[in-house]
Amino acid sequence: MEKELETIFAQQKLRITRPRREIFRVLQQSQAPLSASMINTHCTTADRTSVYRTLELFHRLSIIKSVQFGWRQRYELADPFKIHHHHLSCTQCGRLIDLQSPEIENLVNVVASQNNFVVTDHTFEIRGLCQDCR
Amino acid sequence: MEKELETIFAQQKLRITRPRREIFRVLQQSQAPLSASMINTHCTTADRTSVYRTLELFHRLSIIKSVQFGWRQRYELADPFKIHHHHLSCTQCGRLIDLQSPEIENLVNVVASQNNFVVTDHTFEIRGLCQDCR
DNA sequence: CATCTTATTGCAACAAATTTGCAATAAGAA
DNA sequence: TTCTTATTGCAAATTTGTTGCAATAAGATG
Ligand SMILES: [Mn+2]
Ligand SMILES: [Mn+2]
Ligand SMILES: [Zn+2]
Ligand SMILES: [Zn+2]
Repeated sequence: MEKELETIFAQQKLRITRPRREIFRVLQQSQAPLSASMINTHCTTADRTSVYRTLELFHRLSIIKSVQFGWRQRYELADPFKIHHHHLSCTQCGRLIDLQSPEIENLVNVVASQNNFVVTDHTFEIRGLCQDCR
Repeated sequence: MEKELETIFAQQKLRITRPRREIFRVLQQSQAPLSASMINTHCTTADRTSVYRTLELFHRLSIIKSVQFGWRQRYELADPFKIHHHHLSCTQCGRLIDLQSPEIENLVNVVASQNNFVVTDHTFEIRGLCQDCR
């Protein structure tokens, strides 16, 4: 995956720097999606400003995607860097269950082509109460 | 719908006030989801603080739901006040296409029960390029 | 309609989150 | 190693969201 990063950056004038590496690693090592400030505290070298700038860059390059986490926004690695999946999220205890569903992926394509849309990304999330909290 | 609001508020000590009415109307008249600050600027009387407080209240009462819009968070009326739907959103021109899909609704229930989840809410969004921008 | 209770508001003051300008730094090409 | 310039860190400015509290006004009551 480190190699993939290089490939993406190599093409046009983008540089693989220390902050970018660190932020990527933080995201990579995390199970759950992280907020900007969580990423910031997990970074020992990268500056707060760099976190924001890097997140925006990563998002533009589709390296990460933002997911709605409760009332706020969090980030996690996107498709090429993590197996594509969606979330069931418990609004009570915060528990996150990863979900893979061919049906959804299929539906995305069907719906998109029906609307003459070129898909670059999609989100699907179920919120509710988990087994333990119901 | 104004009547529905009353019904909800009447039950327990909640009052229908000017700011609340205004914010509800702003949301109601908007095609696309709005951010807190957009709502704020659309309100002539309601104060910024009231916007936040009302948004939280409305959310607690399931009058609105928050949707992921591009990079940030926005709000729109929820099911009883607007027909349940999802979005195809063009990352180029910002165009939003409403989508209703029985398949998705069905899938939500199937997946949830498979995971012993009680669904309270769900989101589905397709991002990409619209007909005009592709 | 006048009165009374108290939920709700606006405002000012805070606190947190995000953005911006710019000189110093360091990728990475040559 | 040298050179170009993308990127960083830092400080300052904005923007966004929160909190305490006295003033206001729903709406219940008579
Ligand atoms: Mn996940
Ligand atoms: Mn819509
Ligand atoms: Zn739970
Ligand atoms: Zn478009």
